[in-house]
Amino acid sequence: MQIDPNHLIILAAVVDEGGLTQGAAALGKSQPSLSRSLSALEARLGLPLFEKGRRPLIATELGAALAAQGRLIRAAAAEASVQTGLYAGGKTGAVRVAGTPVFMDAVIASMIAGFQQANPNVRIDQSYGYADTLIRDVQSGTLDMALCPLPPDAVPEGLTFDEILQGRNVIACRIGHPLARKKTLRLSDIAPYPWIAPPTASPLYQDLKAILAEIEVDDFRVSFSGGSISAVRTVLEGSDSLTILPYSVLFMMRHHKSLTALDIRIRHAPRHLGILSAQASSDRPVVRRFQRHLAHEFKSLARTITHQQQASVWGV
Amino acid sequence: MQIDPNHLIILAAVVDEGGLTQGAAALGKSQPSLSRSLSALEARLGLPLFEKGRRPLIATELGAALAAQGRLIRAAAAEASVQTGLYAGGKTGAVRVAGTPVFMDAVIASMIAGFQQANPNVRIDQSYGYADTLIRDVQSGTLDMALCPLPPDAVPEGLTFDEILQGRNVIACRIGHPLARKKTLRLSDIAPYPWIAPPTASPLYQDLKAILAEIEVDDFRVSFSGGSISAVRTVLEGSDSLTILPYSVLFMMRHHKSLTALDIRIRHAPRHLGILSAQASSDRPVVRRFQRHLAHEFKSLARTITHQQQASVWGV
DNA sequence: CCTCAATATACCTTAACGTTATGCAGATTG
DNA sequence: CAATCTGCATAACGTTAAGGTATATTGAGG
Repeated sequence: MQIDPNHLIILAAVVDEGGLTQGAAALGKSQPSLSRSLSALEARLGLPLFEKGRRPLIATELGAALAAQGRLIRAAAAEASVQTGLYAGGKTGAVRVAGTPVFMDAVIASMIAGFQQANPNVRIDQSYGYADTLIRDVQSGTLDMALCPLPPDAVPEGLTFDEILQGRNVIACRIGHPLARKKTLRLSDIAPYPWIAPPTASPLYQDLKAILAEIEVDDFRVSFSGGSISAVRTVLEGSDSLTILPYSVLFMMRHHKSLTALDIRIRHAPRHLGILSAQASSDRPVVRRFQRHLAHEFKSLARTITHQQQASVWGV
Repeated sequence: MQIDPNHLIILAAVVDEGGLTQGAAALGKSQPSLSRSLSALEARLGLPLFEKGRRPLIATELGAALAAQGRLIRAAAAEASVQTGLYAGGKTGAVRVAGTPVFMDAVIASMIAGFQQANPNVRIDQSYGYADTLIRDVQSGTLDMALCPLPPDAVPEGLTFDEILQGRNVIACRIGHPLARKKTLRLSDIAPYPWIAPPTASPLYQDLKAILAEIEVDDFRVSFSGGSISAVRTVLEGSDSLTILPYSVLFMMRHHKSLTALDIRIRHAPRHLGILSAQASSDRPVVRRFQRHLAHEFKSLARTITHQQQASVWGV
């Protein structure tokens, strides 16, 4: 016996509202429409849904039972509408985002926290990676967006790269480091100190090699490698090691007052931190929404950085 | 956003079956039909339900979310069909039945038990009453059926009375009763013994009065009154009291071997035990089914009674 | 008995559904 | 890499069913 869900919805409305007229009003239809629909349903079932010859139109046992199912259907349809609304508004769904480890942990994580506070039904699937794999995954659709530094001319075809910060790296050390006090620094001054090495695949590693080549040190001493930003920070704080970090990462840790940057400008190819995404990815409301959130957060971060630099309170 | 439940059902089928073609087969429709329905839904929502340009037709997050609702709707519609089937087959619903107390307890209760064993989803709402109130309640639709003795000419207009047993009453006593041994009994023999009186409203009470009038006893001694069949039986078993009971009630208690009937024929107006029901009540499948069950049970009960009487194993 | 309110019916219009035939594109295989 | 195959989308057309307005009908209550 095939039953049209719409008929069950109508039945539920009529039973719940207590009459054809009220039910019609509740559903935004006309009374004769409901009358006919229910008659059709009764005819199809071959069984009465309402007691006959009763004016307040009282449901039979069967009518009541089917009305219960109609209520479920109505609720499901309403829930579907709600889900659609949330989805369209970017309030639900999943975002797959990746980026360079240090940057994700030190900068993006807190932005994700803020987003999730406002959007508890959005799931963020985060992972780590470097430029080449990130590009590949964004292109293949495995990732919705990636956060990484990229040279301006290295943006692959078909991808969008929204710049969010200058990709400047600095040499970081603990605040009490011998070099931190010196006003004028030469590259050769840093030669004696051991290094915390970034992962080989990281662009930071290239920058580190460039620095050391500049001061003509071939076999630099690596005291620690392979750790996340948390481990790096701990080691940095407890030793005279140096490392190379994105300026923004160091900036985000300013409140701990434990690390600082040496006053040495590192030369490297010009690049920006940015959000890499497929051009067609904007059809996912959540993704767009999260991307806007990040862009907004970075804009205010950039403002804060500029302000701080002008105030010279926390100094590079 | 108004969403057609049928579209959600289609969506669920396509997602679950893994394609338009399979989904169409599952729903018994054609593939183009589903294609168009889903296109219409996407257009209405303004959001894609499936990843575009994908051959195995994979659902988007929204598509999956709405498919879940579609599954609920499909389940509810299926449940409605099941309910309808059960209802039409008389396997579910409620039956409101009433009858004279002694008869309901001693005879009908075990028949109800058998019915419920086979039809656990049918609810039996039983109550007690005598002819006049039973007739009124059946006529008003408060009762679906009533079981009581009725003279053939007393069947009210608009009601059906299906006879199921002869309405013969007998004088009952314990097996060890002094009168039970006597082969030939006269009405005057019973005069000395105290009576257990049926409720005044009961037809049994009239019969009792008739008997006593026949033996010209005006003020008979009532030792007990107002009890249910259970209480009456207990008192009867433990004393030399007499009472008047429908023969069928006594018959149902034959296995206890504690009560018997005196060999005296009570004269009363001819009447039958029967099922009283409104003529229009047959539109309730459960009622019809239960009524058939009772009729069947009584037919076999009548056979058993006849058989027993011929065998003279248990005497009247 | 009469009136009122609520439901059923009549009739019409329109939109949605279903089917067949066919075009098109992603996948697969050699 | 090309050819083919499978599966989805589109078109055209007929049918069904839903919705609306106007109106008849029928219980319920005074």
